Amino acid sequence: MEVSGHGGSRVRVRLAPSPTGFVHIGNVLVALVDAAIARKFNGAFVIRIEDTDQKRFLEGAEQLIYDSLAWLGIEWQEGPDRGGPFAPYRQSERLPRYLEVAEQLVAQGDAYRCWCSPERLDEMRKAQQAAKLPPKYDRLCLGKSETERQAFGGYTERSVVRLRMPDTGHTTFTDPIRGEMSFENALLDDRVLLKSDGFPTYNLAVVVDDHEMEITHAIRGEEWLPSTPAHLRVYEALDWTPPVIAHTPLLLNADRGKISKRKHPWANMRWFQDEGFLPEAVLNYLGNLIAFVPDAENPQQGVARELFGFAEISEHFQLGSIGPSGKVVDLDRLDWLNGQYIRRMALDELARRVGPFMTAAGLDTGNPIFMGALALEQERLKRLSEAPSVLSIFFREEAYAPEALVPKGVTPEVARQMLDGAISVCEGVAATGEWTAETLEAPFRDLAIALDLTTGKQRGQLFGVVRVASTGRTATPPLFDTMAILGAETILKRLAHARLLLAGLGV
RNA sequence: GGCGCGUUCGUCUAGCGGCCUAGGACACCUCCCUCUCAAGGAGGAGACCACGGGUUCGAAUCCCGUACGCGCUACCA
Repeated sequence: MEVSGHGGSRVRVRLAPSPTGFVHIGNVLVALVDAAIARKFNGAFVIRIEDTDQKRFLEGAEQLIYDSLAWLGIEWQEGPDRGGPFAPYRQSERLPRYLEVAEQLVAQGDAYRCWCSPERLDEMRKAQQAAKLPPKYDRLCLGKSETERQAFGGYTERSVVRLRMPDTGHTTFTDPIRGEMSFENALLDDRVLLKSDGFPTYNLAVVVDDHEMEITHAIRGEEWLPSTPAHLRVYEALDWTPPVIAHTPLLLNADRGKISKRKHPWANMRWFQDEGFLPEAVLNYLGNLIAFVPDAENPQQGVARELFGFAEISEHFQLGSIGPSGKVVDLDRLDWLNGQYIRRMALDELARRVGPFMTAAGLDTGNPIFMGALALEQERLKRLSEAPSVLSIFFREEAYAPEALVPKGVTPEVARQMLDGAISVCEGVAATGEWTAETLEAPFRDLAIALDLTTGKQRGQLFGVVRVASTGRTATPPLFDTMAILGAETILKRLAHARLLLAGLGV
C-alpha cells in the first residue's frame, strides 16, 4: 500500500538540499526518513544538489551535507559525489533539459512568458493584500506577445516563464503522512518556472528531476506543502505520473516557533558534533520522532524501546505513522540519550571520542592517568564536551577559595584537625607502597572514628575536607578512587598546599 | 490580509470505536543507596485527549464548526 507501490517499481527517494549554507537539522530529519524508507524497501536513496540559485550558492556547502550524513551514519547510494545511473545529480548540470521542458509547456499553453518588473509585482501584491485579495499574479502578460505587453507599464526586457494554473476546481492529493490534502485552484498563484537568468526555479527543477530520476516518493519538509499543487499541475501538463508526495513535520523551538539559527545554534547540524553529542545519540533522538519501536522485552501495549539504531528505525518505519505535527527539539532528552550511549561505550572507544575535546582544551590524553580518570567520569558525562572541565583536576591543581576547605557546620579548627589527620594517614599509606582506593579507605575510616566522627554526615565532612584539598572541588568521583588515580605524590603535595591555605585562615 | 496544515501530560510518544478511571520516555518532586556528584532502584505529581456540536448502544479515536498555533504567500530553496 503506502510505500510499496508506484507502478510496482523499486522505491527511489531523494534528498534535495540546496548548497546555501550550513546543514539544517530539519534536513537531516528528512534524510533519515529517506534512508529508512530506502532501507526498508531495499530501494535507493539519492542525494541531488539543488543549486539553481546562483545568488545564494555557497562554496563548500555541498561537502557539509555529505559530512553531516556520513557523521550520523546515514548512507546514500547515488549522488554527485559518487555518481549513479541518473547522473548528473547537480541541477546546474541539467540546464538544457529544464529549458526544453519550459518551452514545451509554453508551446502547449500550460505556461506563458511574463515581462513584469519586480517593482510592478511588488506593488501588485501590496494592493492585493490591502484589498484582502488572495496574493497571485494578475496575468497581465497572459496571452500577450512581447510587443503587445510593452504597451503597458512595468515592463522589463528579460522575461520569466510562469505556470498557468487552472481557474476552477480543486487540486487534491493524498499525503501518506497527512491524508487528503485539498487546494482551491482559483486561489493559487501562477508560479515562476524559469527565471530570467535561464535557470529553473525549484518548482520546475524538482518535477523534471524527480521524473527523470524515477523518484517514487518525494519526501520533504512541511514548508513545501503550499507548492505541491503547482508541482502536480506540471506533472499533469507533461503527462507524467507524479511520485507519492509526503510532507514531514517541522522541527520547532521550545516556544513552538520555527527553529532559527540566530537564537538556536542547534539549527545547525554541526552544533551537535561540536557540543559533544554522539552521532548514535542524535540519530536515536531523531529516530524517536519518526518511528515507534516497541519494547520486545516488555510487550505491553504502549511501552517503547528508547535506545535503538538505524536498523530498528527502518524496520519499524512507516510513513503513515509519522505524527504530522511540529516537533519541539528537547535537548534534555538528547542529553539523556547521549549519557546512555556514553555509559554503554567501551572505555577505549570513549577515550578516542573524547580525545579531540581534551586536546582542544590543552589536556594531554597521553598522560598515564588519563584512562583511569576517564573511567571514573564515564558515568558522569552527558556530553563529550564536558570532559575537559571534569577531568582537568586529574591533570593539574586548580585554584580554589581557602574557605572551601571548611565544610558547613565545622569550625576552621576542626577542619584543620581533619586535614592534619588526613595528611598523616596518607603519609602512612604512601610509606607502605600500596596506594590504592582500598588501602586508603580503611585508615580513613579509622581516622573518622579517632576523630569521633560517627554519623554518615560527619564522615562526609571529613571526606569533604579531603576532597577539596585533593581536587579543589566539592563534586568529584568517589574520593578514594580519585586519590588512588592521582597518586601519593600528587595528593601529599596538594594536601600540604591545603594546609598552608588553612594556615592563612588563622588555624 | 489570503491560502494551507496542525492540535493526547511542560516535551517526545502509545492509542487507529468498546481492553482508556489514557500507557511509556525525558524533565520535575520524594525516598532508597551513599563520602560529594553522578549512575542505579522504588514511588509521586503531571493530559477534563484544544473547545463546541454531531454520528453511534458506545469516541481520544469518525464528521462538521470554532479557537489557537505554525507554515507558505520571491525571478530562494
